[in-house]
Amino acid sequence: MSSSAHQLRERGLQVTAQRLAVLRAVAGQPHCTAEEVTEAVRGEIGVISRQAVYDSLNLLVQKGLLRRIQPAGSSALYEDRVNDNHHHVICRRCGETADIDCAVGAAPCLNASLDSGFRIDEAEVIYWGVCPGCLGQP
Amino acid sequence: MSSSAHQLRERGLQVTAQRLAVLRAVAGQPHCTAEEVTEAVRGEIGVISRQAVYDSLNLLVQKGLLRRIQPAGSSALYEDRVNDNHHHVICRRCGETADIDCAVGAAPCLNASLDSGFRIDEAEVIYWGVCPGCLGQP
DNA sequence: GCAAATTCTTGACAAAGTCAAAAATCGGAT
DNA sequence: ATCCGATTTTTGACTTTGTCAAGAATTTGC
Repeated sequence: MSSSAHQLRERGLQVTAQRLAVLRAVAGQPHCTAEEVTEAVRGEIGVISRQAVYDSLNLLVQKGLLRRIQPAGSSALYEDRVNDNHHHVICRRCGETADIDCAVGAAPCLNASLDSGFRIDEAEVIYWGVCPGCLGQP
Repeated sequence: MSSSAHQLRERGLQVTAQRLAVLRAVAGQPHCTAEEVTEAVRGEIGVISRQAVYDSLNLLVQKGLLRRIQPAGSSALYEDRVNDNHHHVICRRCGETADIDCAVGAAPCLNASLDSGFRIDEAEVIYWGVCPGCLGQP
C-alpha cells in the first residue's frame, strides 16, 4: 500500500496530523489555494497555523507529493495529480481551473527550445479562455 | 507612421509623459518588472507615482500595447513584443527570462483542449530550466 | 520512556499590488 | 489662444499573499 503516512516516511519526513490533513485537503479539492487548504484543515483537525500550512505545502511540493501552479492574477494553487504531465485551462471570467491532457504528447513543445542554450526540464502550459458555465451568461 | 503617441490615440487614450515613458521603459528592457519600469521612468522624466506605473501598465496591457507574463515565484513582467505568439524560458537559478519561438507552430497545443468545453483563446507556455550562464557554474 | 531532531505556533515583517479622494493635466470647443 | 469637462496622476492608507525567526510542542529511533 501507499498511504499518505507511508509516502511521507518514504521521503524522510515526519508524519504529523497537520501534514496528513493538508494532503487530504488538497486531494479533496484540487486546484485549491493555501487559504482553502487552511479552512479545510481547520474543519478537520481544529486548528493549524498559517505557517504550518505554508511549510507543509512547500515541503510536499518539493518532495513531489503535490504540485503547485501559479496562474497570473491568482494566488498559488495546489493539486495532488503529480508526475502525469497534464496542463490547465483557466476561465478568464470566473477563474475556474480544470485539468487538461495535452494532445501533443508526453513532452509538449519541448522541442521548441533546442537553440536557446537553456537546459530545459519542464514545459508549463496554461490555456486561457472562458468556461462552459460563463459562456452561457454573456 | 505608428509612434507611441499615435498608438495611444488610436485606442482612445490620452497621451501623457508618463505613458510614453512607460512604453519606452518596457521597450528598452523587455521582461522588466513594474519596479524596474518605475526606476527607468524616473531616470527619464523625473518622478512618477507607483499608482501611475501600475495604471499605465494595466491599461497598456488591456489595450494590447504590452504583454504581461507572470511566472511563478516572481512578480509580473512586461514586454512589448505583442501579437506574435512567442513563449518564454526562465532560468530556475537566476531568473533570467528569454523569448523563445514555439516550434509547434502558430497556435501551440491549442488542439489539446477540444473536449474541455472551454472556449480557449490563448495558450501560454513557460519553459523552466537553467540558462547558459548558470550552467557554467554548478 | 527519553533525548535529539523535526515540526508547529506565534507574531512581526515584506513584497506586490489595489482603493479612494483630491490635485493636476490633456484636448476638444469656443 | 483659452477654458472647461473628462481623464490622468498623485498621495497615502490598505489588502493580500507569503516569509522570517525564536521558542514551544511533537515525533521517532533507541
